[in-house]
Amino acid sequence: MSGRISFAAVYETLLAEYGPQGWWPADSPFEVMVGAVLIQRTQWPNAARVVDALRDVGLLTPDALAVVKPEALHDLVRGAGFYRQKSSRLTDIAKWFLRQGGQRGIAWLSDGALRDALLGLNGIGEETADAIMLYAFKRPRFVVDAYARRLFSRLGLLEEKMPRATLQHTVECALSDEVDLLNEYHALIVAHAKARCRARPRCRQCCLSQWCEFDLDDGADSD
DNA sequence: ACCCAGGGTCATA
DNA sequence: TATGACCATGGG
Repeated sequence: MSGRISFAAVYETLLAEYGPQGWWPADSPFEVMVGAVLIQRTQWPNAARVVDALRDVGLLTPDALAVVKPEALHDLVRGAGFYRQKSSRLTDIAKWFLRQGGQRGIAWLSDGALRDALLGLNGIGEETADAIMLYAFKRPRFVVDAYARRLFSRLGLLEEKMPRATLQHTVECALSDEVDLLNEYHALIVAHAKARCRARPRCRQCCLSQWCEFDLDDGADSD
């Protein structure tokens, strides 16, 4: 892959380098929501262990989670950090899920209505809301996280601290509204960030080095 | 011992 | 609007 840089070209390059990521690893939309809250400010293996623990005790369904007290989840959630906040966030989400009439009820909501509803929940900000929209409910959203912001700014595609809505709009307009593409794009950006500093610590070995604006000899990280 | 991780909320200016 | 403090555990 080579040629002029674009959001699509970066996507194709990452896909060629890392392959399809197949996100989100979950068996149901509700499980995606649980994982999306648990992953906040931690790493996936930690969140995944908690998800497994919840499943083991039968608490990975909205019906079960909605009727337990947050305090009853503390020991189970501890491994994902911020366990007091996350425990109550999980029970809040379960109650909301049931109130909406479950997966089938939520499917009737427009993209805008769903996003507003998610943002109204405690513990769900813009990034988590978009991740849930995309990975749980298959709505076309480009998920803006710190990795995407850093990557695109280092490639000279965007300003460093552009407002997230502007960044999101720019990327979405440059691509298409295909859910599968947006799904892979966010996952690939995360995969690229994770691979950095281990296998490819320097720009000259990075799959995107042809577009990197950084001086290849100054010790900067890849991207 | 130190730093970061697939954030969000709240208080303050 | 925009910072800063705070939340907390696990792994490098």
